Parts: sequence; structure tokens; C-alpha cells
Amino acid sequence: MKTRRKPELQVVGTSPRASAPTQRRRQSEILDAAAKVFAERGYYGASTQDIADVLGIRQASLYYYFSSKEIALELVCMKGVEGFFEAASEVASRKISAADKVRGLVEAHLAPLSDRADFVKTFLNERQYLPSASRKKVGKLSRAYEKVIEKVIAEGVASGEFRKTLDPRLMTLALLGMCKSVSVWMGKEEHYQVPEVAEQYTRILLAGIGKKRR
Amino acid sequence: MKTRRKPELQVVGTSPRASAPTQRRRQSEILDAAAKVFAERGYYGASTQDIADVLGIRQASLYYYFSSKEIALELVCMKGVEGFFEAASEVASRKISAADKVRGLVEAHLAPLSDRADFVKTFLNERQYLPSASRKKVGKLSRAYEKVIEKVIAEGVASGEFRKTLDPRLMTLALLGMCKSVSVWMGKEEHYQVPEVAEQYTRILLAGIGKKRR
DNA sequence: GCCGGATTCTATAGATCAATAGATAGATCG
DNA sequence: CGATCTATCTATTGATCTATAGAATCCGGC
Repeated sequence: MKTRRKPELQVVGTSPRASAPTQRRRQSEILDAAAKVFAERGYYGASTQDIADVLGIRQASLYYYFSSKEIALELVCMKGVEGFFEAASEVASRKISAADKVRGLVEAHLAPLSDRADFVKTFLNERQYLPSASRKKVGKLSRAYEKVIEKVIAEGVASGEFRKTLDPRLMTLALLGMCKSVSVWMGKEEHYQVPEVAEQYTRILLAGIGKKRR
Repeated sequence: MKTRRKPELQVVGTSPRASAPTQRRRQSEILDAAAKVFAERGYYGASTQDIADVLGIRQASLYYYFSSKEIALELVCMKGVEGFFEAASEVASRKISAADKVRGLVEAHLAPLSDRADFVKTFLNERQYLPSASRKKVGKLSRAYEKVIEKVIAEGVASGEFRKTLDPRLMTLALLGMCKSVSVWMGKEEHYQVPEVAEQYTRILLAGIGKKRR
């Protein structure tokens, strides 16, 4: 509970210290390790020692890169959630049918699982442990994202493209639930690739599994 | 800043020296408290002190009822998973259409959320922290349960009742994902009741959200 | 009215963990 | 060479948590 000291005066002179690119690369390696460990064992299940072990450095050395475990979680979660809202908004703004928008939303949701699965997983499962301020921040982003999806579905219902007997909110929750669970089993059920899952999940959502209707 | 004084007691049930029925009732109160705390804060996020606080007793007193925190988790998880396999098997054995079986499976999956949500939630989210022996045990139960669902769907596909273009395993994962996520938001999204959710989720699964096909 | 088991308590040991302080090796550059 | 900066190390503190030991309390039945 001490105020942290900072090297306040940084010279704006000619030589930018050392190698800024190397520095940033190392920072992101540290974050990758944190994300991996948080995703695997959960925030409280993971110790800073575990993170250090992944990197092959000492536990205390981590604190050169972040000032607390909570901050590390916040950084990981932010990287896990960022992009979702923007990607969904972009899809929603296209001039296409509601069904095609749903397809795009599912694809956009699953795409990050290919290259930042640990960050997304940590965001999904561990954000509850964020300190209140940042929890509210990611909560806001997350809710905005859900609203984009809900709006697409509501508009599909309003236009008659989707069935009116279904509650848009529940459909949104169903879509999110399906997609969220992918992050759990993806990587264990080896043979599935993201595009294939997106395709089939979209079909289930739009047409169900039943063969015929009416 | 050491000693915790505990003045006022909002005690759940004080009746020492009790006959077997009372004893078992107290045991189940203890487990309820553990389930509640595990579900809310996660296994490692929850301390035995938190559980004791819910009950209005001292942390050490818990150890009269279970010998370790891990054992408590195991008991909670077992109670959270038990019944799923049996209920699903019963549904699968009925002489009804595959579509009606799916309806029954969804209903059977969501039903426990009404009366033992904390146990189910803990099973779903915290079972990864079980010691290896019991983790394997619940894992086995859980996989058997999934197989029942997968078989129902596969038979529906084989009989032509469901669409052949969809992978039964992926459909099973979609169903489970949808249902699992219900345990997360149920209780926050106040206005939804279990039967209503089961009904709408079943409809989405069987017929999708799109209005017409072919 | 008191005995004995059931239940809860106090107190604390022992382990783990996040975080701090300060030292040191290595690189870069004048 | 020597100054400086970066990145890591060693060592340790203080907090927190699980679990144990043993004392105190409660209560039904004799």
C-alpha cells in the first residue's frame, strides 16, 4: 500500500533508450505467459511463480513488467475483449440480410480463438476477479457487444426474417452460450477448425437441426 | 490487525446433540454453504473462512464436517453432476421422436438449475480443480452424459429426422454450450424461468431462428 | 443433576503467495 | 574505460490460508 516511485524525468533527447521494439516484444511475451497460465488454471489457481516458470525467470522478475497480479489480469482481459465490439459493429453495419449478419457475427466471435485463445478465455472466465474499476470497464464493453448482437436479431425479427415467437434476448444468450463454450473445448477436440465450427453453428442457429418445418 | 472477533451471529441452525436426521440436515447445510461460496467466487477464490461466514461459525469448525477443502469440493461437484446421466438416459429410452427427445434432454438439463444451481455451477466451473482421482470420476460421468445426448442426435440424423449435413458431436457441443451458459446468467436476468428457457432453447435447436426454409 | 457424545470454540502451526528492496550481470555508447 | 540503462537475480517481509490440537459448551437421557 505504498505509492510507487517513478523515474519522472525522461529526457526527450536524441537517443531513444535501447531497443524499444525488443522491449515491447518482451512485454508481450510476459503477457502471453500470464494469459496462458490464467486460462489454464484460473486467476486464483495460478501463482505468479507459475507465470515465471513458463518464462524461465524468477517470480520477482515479473514485477519489472507489471506492478501487480491484478494489473496483469486486467491487461490480459482487455486484450481478450478488445476488438469484439468493433468487429460486431462492422458486421452489423453491412448491407446484408439479418441471417448473413448472424453468420458474420458468429465468425467474428470465433475468429480470435485461433490466435488469442488464452486471452479470450481469461476474459470470459476470470474477469469476475478484476478489481471493481476495470471490471466495470470490461463489463461495459461486453454489454455493448451483446447489444449489437441483440439488435441484429431484433431487427431480423421485426423485418419478419426471423421467427417472432422467440425472444431476441434469449436468442442472443443462446448464440453467446454456444460460442463461449467453443473456447472451452477448442484445442481438446483436436479435429475441429474455427471456420468449420462457425459454419455449422451458424446453420444450427439459423435453421436448427430439424430437417423440415411447417 | 490479527484476531477476528465475531460478535453477532445469524446462525442457520443451532442444535448440537442431535439425532441422525438433524445431523444429516446440518451436514447438508454446510454443503449448501460451500456450494454457494464455490459457485460465487470459484474454488481458489473462496476461502474456508468465507464458507464459515455464511454459516455464522468459525473457520476451524468446518473441519468437523469435512476433512479438507478438496473433499468439500468433491462432495459439491458430485451432487452437482449426479442425476444428469440418469435423467438423460431415461429421456433417451422413451419411445418418442428424436425431436421430442431433444426437448426432454434440454428440459432435464435445465431443471436442476431451479433447486441446486450452486452445485451445478460448481461442478461445471470448478471440477478442473478436483484432485486427479475424483476429477476422473466426475469426468467419466460427464462424458457418459454427453454420449447419451450425442447418441440421440446421431440416431435422429440416421433416421433422417435431423439434417445429415451437421456433425452430431458439434451439435451436442452446441446444445451443451447453450445450456451451460444458462447457469451463468440465470438469476441475473431476473425475468426468465426455467421452463420458458427450455422451451425457447429447444425451438432454436430444432428449428433455428430463421423463419422459413426451402 | 450429571454423564458422555456431539458440536463449536480458541489458538496456532506450517505453508504459500504477492510484493518490495537492493544487488548484479550485460549491453550500449561516448 | 567508465557511465548509464535494462533486465534479471537473491533475499525477505507480511499477509493469508488450510489444517490440527485441544479446550469449552451444549443437550438428551439415565
